[in-house]
Amino acid sequence: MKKSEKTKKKIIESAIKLISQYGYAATTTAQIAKEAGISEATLFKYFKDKETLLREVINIALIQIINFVALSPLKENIKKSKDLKASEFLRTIINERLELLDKNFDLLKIILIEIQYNDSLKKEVTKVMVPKFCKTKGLVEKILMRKTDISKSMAKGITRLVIGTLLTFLYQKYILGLEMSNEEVKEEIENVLNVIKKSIEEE
Amino acid sequence: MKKSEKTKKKIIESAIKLISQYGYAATTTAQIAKEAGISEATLFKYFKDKETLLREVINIALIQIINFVALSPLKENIKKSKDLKASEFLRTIINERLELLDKNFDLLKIILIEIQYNDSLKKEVTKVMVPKFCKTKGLVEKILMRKTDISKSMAKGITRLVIGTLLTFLYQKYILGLEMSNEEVKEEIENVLNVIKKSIEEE
Amino acid sequence: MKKSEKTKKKIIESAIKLISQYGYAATTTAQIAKEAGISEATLFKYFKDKETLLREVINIALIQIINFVALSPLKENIKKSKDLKASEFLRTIINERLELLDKNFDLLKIILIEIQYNDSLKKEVTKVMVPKFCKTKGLVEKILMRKTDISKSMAKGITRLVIGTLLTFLYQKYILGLEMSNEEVKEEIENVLNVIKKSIEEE
Amino acid sequence: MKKSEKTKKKIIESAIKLISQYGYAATTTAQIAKEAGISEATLFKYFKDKETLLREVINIALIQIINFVALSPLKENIKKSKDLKASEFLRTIINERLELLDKNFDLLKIILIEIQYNDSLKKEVTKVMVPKFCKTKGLVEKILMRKTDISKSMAKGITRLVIGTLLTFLYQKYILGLEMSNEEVKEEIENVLNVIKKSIEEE
DNA sequence: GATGAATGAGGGTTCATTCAT
DNA sequence: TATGAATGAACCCTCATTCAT
Repeated sequence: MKKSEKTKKKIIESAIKLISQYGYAATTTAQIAKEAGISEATLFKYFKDKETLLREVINIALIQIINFVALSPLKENIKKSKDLKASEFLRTIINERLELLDKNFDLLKIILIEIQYNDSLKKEVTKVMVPKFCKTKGLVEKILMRKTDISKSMAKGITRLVIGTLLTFLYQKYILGLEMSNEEVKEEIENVLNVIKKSIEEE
Repeated sequence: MKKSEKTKKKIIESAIKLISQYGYAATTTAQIAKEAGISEATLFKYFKDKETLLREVINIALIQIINFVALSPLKENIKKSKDLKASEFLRTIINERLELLDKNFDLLKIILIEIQYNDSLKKEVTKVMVPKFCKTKGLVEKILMRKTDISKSMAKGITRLVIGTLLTFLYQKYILGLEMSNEEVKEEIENVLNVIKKSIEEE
Repeated sequence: MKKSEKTKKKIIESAIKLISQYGYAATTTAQIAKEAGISEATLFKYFKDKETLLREVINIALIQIINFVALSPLKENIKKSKDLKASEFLRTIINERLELLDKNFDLLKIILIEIQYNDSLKKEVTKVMVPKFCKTKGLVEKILMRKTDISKSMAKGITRLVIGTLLTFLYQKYILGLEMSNEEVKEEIENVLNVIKKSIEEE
Repeated sequence: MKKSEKTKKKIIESAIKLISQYGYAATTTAQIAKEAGISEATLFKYFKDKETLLREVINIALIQIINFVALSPLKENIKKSKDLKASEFLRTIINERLELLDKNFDLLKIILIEIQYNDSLKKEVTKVMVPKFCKTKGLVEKILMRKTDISKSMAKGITRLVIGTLLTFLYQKYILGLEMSNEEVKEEIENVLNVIKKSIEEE
């Protein structure tokens, strides 16, 4: 990697770290430059203003999240999951999604919070994320229907419940900061899966 | 109401409006004062600094949310719901909760975002909210078990699914800004309830 | 004393206390009002502005200092000192002056410092104090010459040395905050008086 | 000298000028910046806050005063004064000290006034100045005893009188603003020296 | 006569941004 | 290219002062 690319990467990493910690408005360009080990003047050579840096961060976040959180691994799942029961398929999805959220939470946090305060950002983000998200959602629904003989609306309901479950864990851990042991998380997931299993008469 | 009380109320209302719109760090005391129709000097007569104003807002938000969102109306529900089927009870809960979230979203948004950036605030908020929340959750579980003959862990799973569903709607509408028609919301809720109904063999 | 006079007195006392402690510029009208147990609005009913209050304080300080520090007790001394030796006369003067400085230091401090920053004040103060001071000085010189047979210029030298001695103690104690025990002070005074005694061949 | 050093020096000089003229509390950072020909923002790049700037000024003042006022030139005096009579030695000291006070009065004034209002500053200053001062005082006493055959306590008395004399001139000229002609000053010094000469039977 | 309530003007301080080197 | 140096604009906050009650 060229030196200038390295510097740019360093700036973005620093920005991600600090913005996710303090929020965009409360993070200063001085802090970011210091964290990146460069001068403020240099920072502005790479990004014409603070807003541009934010957008770059958001872009990277979007790419990261879309590629890694939403889609790619799902494809793997689908192949691997050919012989799985529906509930096992969902368990795999939930667990993997949780793991991915874990690894990318800084980025996700920045996106979710900063789009609140920046309408053009919000439009951009939703324009990109929502279709990807819906596509993934549709895929899960289709697989569910293939694995069971439930109706479309049931499949939609279950998918929504899975999303809700993921969101709930996200909130508990990252927003409220409530730590749960792996055991507890597992138990809660099983509770949820039990409900779903019952509903699809899997057992 | 005394004049000074009116002024204080006006300041707090303005703060809530602007902070929920722009975030605490990006909201200036000048903006708040202007919105409240007073001078900045007056604002600082009422609140010794910006941080104190935020805490007052958070306090009010906590009281509001705890009293109105979490508990009170639930009690009403329980009385009224004596003869309701489990699924009908859950539908009522979901709808009322959604309505309450709707009415109090500004405050909720401020709490959820600002505790990210202020540890002492986070501790304060979680110390107050989490127990109340768990209590409510436990209540719902108990009622569910009374109305059906499901196990404790099933009840827990269902309750969690309900919470997840609420969170998902919250996210879609307020965080992502995806407007849904009432029809769509109703349909989605029915999908979810159908899954749950199946799981408790209600029909 | 009428209530309004009492209030005025209370304000001035509070002002003296606070201004001598923090300086005029750093003392706020809010502090003074609080210390006096009244509202700021009331303070401005008694003194049209902060500067006016300072001038009143200075006036009072001048009167107090001139009457009590500079002249009055000196007259007592002179009567009482008819039969004292010159050195004993000087010792009495030094001791009494030190005591008076002790009791009035707050006021003196305000005068000495604040005239630095306010030319019209300085003119006023010097116009009043300097003549009084010179008169007292002349008086001491005359008495010295009466009690000994030294020349005018010697008398002037001795008086100046006495003033210098007082100033030195003033500085040590109040400006530099160096506490000395009574013993030490006495010893130092005796050292000084010994020099003077030698010079007038008193022994 | 580097540009940044120049700027820093300019700021400090401006601060000294203005603080000695108006006092610390009444001097604004805007004034200092303007006097230094820079923006306020630049001032705060060099000194993290107003208080820090004051301390730097005080530090410089302490160094200046200790090196140039208290000690260094005294050593020169001592060498040069080997063959001087005691009174001539004292005259030299007084005159040189007066000259040095003259050149450094701004700094001295700031120290003497501002330590009144800042306890930690007072401690710092007295901790540094007092020992140096006492050392110098002791030196003068020793020289006096070498040049004459007076007792220790006489030497102490004379030294104290010299200090008092300096203080008196300091007060008259700088605090009260009473200008004296060189003639008058000389005469007054001679008066004082005459008293001392008599006391040590120099003539 | 006293005060609760309000504020314009200004204070110290920080910020994103620029530019000469 | 990278940065040392600088800054206008804005921020949070305080102050002496006013005025209706």
